[in-house]
Amino acid sequence: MSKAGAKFSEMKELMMKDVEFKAEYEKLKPRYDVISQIIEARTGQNMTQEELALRVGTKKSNISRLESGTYNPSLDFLAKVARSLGKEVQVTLK
Amino acid sequence: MSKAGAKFSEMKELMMKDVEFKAEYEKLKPRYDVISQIIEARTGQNMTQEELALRVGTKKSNISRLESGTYNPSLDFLAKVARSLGKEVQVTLK
DNA sequence: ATATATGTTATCTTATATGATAACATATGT
DNA sequence: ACATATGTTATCATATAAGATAACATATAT
Repeated sequence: MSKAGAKFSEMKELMMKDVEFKAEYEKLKPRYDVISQIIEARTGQNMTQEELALRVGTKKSNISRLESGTYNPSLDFLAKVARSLGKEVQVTLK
Repeated sequence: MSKAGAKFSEMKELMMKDVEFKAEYEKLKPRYDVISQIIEARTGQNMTQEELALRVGTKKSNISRLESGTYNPSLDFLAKVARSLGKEVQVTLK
């Protein structure tokens, strides 16, 4: 295989990885989107994770876990958190 | 207790139930909202539950269960279903 | 230096979401 | 009457969300 070929296949590999990355990003986008809104709403109200946890009826560690984006939250949980922030979740298919 | 009093307490009980009902409805509203959008999108494309299940990578019974509103779906699952319908989920706190 | 407030991370437990299969109901067409 | 397509429901197994507790990091204040 020529160097150019090698470079190309390497490039393709990188591109493939990029495609995978994009696909992964697209998959996680709704999660990150809602989480940033939650963090923004909470900090914008000068509310601590502990206070939010209290309102939601859970513990601050669980709010931290939610905000860290390390897992896949349920709709009910998102709705509870939103309401505890004085907001409503609105899910739209577009 | 007078009949009027009885009626009132009955009424209050009904009202309380109504309040509970409203609270329950508010809690479930995001779920029902997204489910109706899913059903609308699917039927609007003349797609069967089985075809949607195939695209999502699951079974028709699971799509039926989702559309029945009997459980609390995860954000990832909603996102997968939306994408299989050619849409994106958009979650907004408002 | 100590205490307090805030957030993070790890771990355990319990409840439940999700996948799969099968049986069933119902309608429609042959 | 039988077959096929579509959706529903029950049930089981497995993965994981979500609750709780504790230990830790970091900053800030006393």
